[in-house]
Amino acid sequence: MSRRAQDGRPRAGRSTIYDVARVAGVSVGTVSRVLNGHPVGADSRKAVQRAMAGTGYVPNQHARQLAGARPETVAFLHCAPGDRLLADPNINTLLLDCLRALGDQNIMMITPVAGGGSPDVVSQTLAARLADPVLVFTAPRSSAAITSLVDRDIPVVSCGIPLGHERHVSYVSTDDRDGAQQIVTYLRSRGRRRIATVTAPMDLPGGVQRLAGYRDAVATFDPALVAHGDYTYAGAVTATEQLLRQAPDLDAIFAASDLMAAGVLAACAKAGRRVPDDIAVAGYDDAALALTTRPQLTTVRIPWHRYADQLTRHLLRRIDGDDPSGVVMPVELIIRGSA
Amino acid sequence: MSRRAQDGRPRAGRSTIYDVARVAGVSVGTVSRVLNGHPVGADSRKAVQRAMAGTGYVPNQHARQLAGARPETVAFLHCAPGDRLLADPNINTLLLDCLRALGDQNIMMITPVAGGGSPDVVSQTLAARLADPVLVFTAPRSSAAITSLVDRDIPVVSCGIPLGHERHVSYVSTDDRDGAQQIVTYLRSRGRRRIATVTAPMDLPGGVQRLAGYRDAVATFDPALVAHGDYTYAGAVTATEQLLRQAPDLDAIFAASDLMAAGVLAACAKAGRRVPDDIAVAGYDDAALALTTRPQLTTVRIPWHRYADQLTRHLLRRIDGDDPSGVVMPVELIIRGSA
DNA sequence: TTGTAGGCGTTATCAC
DNA sequence: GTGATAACGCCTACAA
Repeated sequence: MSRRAQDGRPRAGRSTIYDVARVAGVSVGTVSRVLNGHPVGADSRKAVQRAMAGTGYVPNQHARQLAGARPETVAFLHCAPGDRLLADPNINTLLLDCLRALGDQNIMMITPVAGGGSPDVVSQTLAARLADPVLVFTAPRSSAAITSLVDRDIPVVSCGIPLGHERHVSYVSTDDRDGAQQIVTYLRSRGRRRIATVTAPMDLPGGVQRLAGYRDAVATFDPALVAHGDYTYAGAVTATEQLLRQAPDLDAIFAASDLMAAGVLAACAKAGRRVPDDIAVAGYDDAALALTTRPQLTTVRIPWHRYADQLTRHLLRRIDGDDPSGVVMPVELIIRGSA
Repeated sequence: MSRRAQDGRPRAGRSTIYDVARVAGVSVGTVSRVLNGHPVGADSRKAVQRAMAGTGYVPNQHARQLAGARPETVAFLHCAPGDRLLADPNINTLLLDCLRALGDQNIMMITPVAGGGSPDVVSQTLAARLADPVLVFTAPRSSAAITSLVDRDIPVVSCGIPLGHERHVSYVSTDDRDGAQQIVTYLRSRGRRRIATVTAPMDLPGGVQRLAGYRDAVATFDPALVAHGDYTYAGAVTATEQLLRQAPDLDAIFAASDLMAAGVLAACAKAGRRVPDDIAVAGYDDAALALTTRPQLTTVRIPWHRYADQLTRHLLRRIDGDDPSGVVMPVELIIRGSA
């Protein structure tokens, strides 16, 4: 009932492959072939193309998908509350790179527009509707969202290691542990002895792994030198104040992100500590703002372009039915003025 | 080829309605009925539900859609560059209201994630993939995006009158012309005689209609009293400066949006003109910031909740195959300190 | 190279 | 109420 017949006048659109075949004087098979770039006689091809233009033919995606065609859309799921992450120019670059690469394959990206519901609700809904692969950002440990996708056999590719789902979802990541270790080791090589850290949220991979690298590198682990951040500037300020209170003698702070490092810088300034003289400060990501702080941030560079490349590669693989796989890329120490 | 068979172990998911029917010991018809809430015997229903849970059945959207089921997703297309609009709390409310209402109907909203491509490219792509209705925001005059959707027989519902497409797309709007007329008439009633205006972009409905209302209400039309804004704060500041230069004797400024009115306020302050004593200032929208400016803005209130209600109503109608239709809602003058 | 026919997973229309 | 069975629009062997 829901599809009301159109009144009299001949409407455009809504023509099928059969219509095209008829006006082109060929079989549907041939039409399908030109549609998919399969070998077809030059004349038939031209006839079909003319017919398609004439009838205003637009392929029905649902039918294609049903018939087993390659998915043409990947869903993007951003688990972080708000769109904090998307404000980061680096992540933006990452996303744009992916978009471009996928576009070349004629694949588009969509995202659920989140309403009042929790991200999990959204993803459940998502899972129920699209059988396409899902690209996930900022997936927290054992995310219910991912579980529901995996349970439904929907291929998931995660940006960063999906804690608790390593076996079932593809991922591309960087060697956070090594990066943190490198930077803390560097701080030690510069004579710093009381090195503190402002962590990322501990339910995110950046939280656990960068802290692990920190522990690897420090001589002895002092809980008073650890404060938990939440990837925000304000959170880092608070964390730093706490650190300064707990361990007034600290001589270095490693923040698990550049944005947080900026917060650390601000807090140090407010506390009257000079950077890097009194306190060395290091960040992570080599985000754009690493260059705009005073002093500029010593940090760990993530290879964003390669990252995007790997992401699309994995996405495409999952589309082609491959099993989940992960890759961890090496990372590079960038030394600037802050440490 | 693209669907590689899964290895040995029994996988969950991907079970069909046939599987469910088999384990439930009923026909697919019955399964479909419980799926869609059609009348079914209590015992069969229970058996089916048990079977669905057991097999981890998830309906295939593509198949449903192909078979003519009601679409379960509407696409959201925001034509404005950047996400300027979404920063507006009112618009956000609008969107959330829609989301909630659609959610009640079990309909989700998705949006293409825009890459480097122009909005038109995005919408073309969109048009080629989804046959679902599209909700459009900020559609400029004769938008190519809308044309391509309409040409493909994809139902479009516009937020605001879609200039150049009035006959082919549904829309809900408010009586901008009347609102502008009301507010300018009010300004005149307060003794203002040289009333200027900062318009919205002239390719958007708010641009042409609010200016039309202004012209309706002023005694004589003086081009020197008109400056074009672009819905931004900064643009309004510039426009106001221009106005002040062109017509130093003006005694009132009607801005086509509250955000722009805030810019007008700032420019007036900078120019040393007192509001409302020297210059009366009026806005439009009754946005949240209308209450935070000094003085608070006299403005035109748009009934956001009713707006959202109408929007979903029209969306639902189009889903049910109804022809395009539009509605224009009345608007209310809100008098505060600025004029 | 091209046509034919079967199948993809649901919904809806029939009879029963 | 329930079970067959045609669509729905496309893809892809298979045959010619």
